Amino acid sequence: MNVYPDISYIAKLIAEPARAKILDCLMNGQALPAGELAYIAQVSHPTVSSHLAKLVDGKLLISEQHGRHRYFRLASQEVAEVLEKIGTIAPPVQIRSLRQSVNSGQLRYARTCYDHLAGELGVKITDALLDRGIITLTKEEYLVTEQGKKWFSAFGINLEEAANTRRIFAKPCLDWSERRYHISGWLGEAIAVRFFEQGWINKESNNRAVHLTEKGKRALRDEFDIM
Amino acid sequence: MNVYPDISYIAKLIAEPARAKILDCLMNGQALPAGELAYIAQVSHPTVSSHLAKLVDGKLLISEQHGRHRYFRLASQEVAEVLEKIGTIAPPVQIRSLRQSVNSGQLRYARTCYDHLAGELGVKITDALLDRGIITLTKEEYLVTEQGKKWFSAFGINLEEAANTRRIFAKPCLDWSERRYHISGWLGEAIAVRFFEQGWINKESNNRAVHLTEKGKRALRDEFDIM
DNA sequence: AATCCATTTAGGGTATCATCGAAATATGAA
DNA sequence: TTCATATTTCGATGATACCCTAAATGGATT
Repeated sequence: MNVYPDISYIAKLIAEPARAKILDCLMNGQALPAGELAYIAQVSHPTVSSHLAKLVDGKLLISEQHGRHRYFRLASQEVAEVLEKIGTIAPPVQIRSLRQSVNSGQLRYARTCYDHLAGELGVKITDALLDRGIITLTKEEYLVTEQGKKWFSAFGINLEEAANTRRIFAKPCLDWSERRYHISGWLGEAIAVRFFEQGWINKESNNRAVHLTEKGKRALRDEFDIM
Repeated sequence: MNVYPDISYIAKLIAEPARAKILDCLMNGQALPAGELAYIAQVSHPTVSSHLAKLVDGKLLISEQHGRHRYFRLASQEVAEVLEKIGTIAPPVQIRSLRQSVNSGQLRYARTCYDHLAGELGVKITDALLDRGIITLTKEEYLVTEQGKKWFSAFGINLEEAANTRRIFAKPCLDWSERRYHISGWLGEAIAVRFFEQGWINKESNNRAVHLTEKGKRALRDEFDIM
């Protein structure tokens, strides 16, 4: 493995606006068929097909055939992290409509990053868990404390299931809007799933924004002291 | 600030091979004049001038006029971090010569990332400092322990000078080869400077590789238990 | 003022690649 | 088998932007 990485190859894949739109809308970890991605990226089917082939070839996306549909998703959490990281130095995109402006505010407050929560909400939850000694940060990973194990059990997350996956348990992930770390990995996903299950948050399709429900607001205040 | 980042704009700047070469050779934090960058990127002066203008416009580089020379450097540590992060998912570049292969091995072992040490050496130093309780990792930053203050003083780093800068003290930075965190920020730079001063490491120009000297090998073994 | 050197501007050639319509393939449904 | 739907391949077109040479600018030196 005595080689160094070809950064411009990856950058070129992300540089094309239609491909960037595709990657962006898959950042929440969902899988979408080619036709839908063509609609989202505002290009024809042949064009999107060519873009998707390049993204798969470059290992940014993976695809699954389901019947006559072919579903595309991000190849890994790492890809999502790279896109978020580039966002930390990217200039703001031109805002053309009120809808875009509202959406951007929502994105900053809460969004999915691959399969876990990012934005202000993601960071606040992470901080709350750290402050209460439920998790701690070591070299590369968040660990659950003894006290934390009880807490997660009460919260409805069975930590033993993590052993059945090869996935990283819980590591810090940086996002562009807060420039702070939040929990990703198996635990990050488990927390997000639990939030959805309890009806504290819900999400729109074709959009990374996550909405906090009234029930969610109360729960955050009562259980996490997050206002 | 209700806006989201235009990722493809930044990606496009990095995507062009000549620009990628320019960015890469400035990753060690040095400033180089346009003429030298033209030579490194293997393009004519007018071409490099156009590339540099785009990079400055996109806030990836900043320039300083010195006489009739104009020196270019990375705009910030954050830019270097983004480039490193992209490297974590980029495919290996085609290796054409033995020299490239040797260089790539050296890069993996030790290199500068903006102004601090990265690669295996950077990670090992960070691990050693953590293991000995000289530093600890909190939410977003490394902190020096009480015991650590004495250690750094003996090592020749005056931590009080950090207060005079607006720079972040010490935060984790990820590199592509190890996929592990190492120390960046003010402390990361101070450590690297001290290593150079003591003749433990030295560097080549036009290249991010850092060489460990015989003296350095001994020092690492004796002072850090790093073999 | 005259000259030298580093860099930038101007202009034109060229290659790459995103784009789309039309046709082909592939899968599922009737 | 036939039809409908999803996606890809093919071929042609056009725009973008990278590249260079030649000329211009601007600072330093004599």
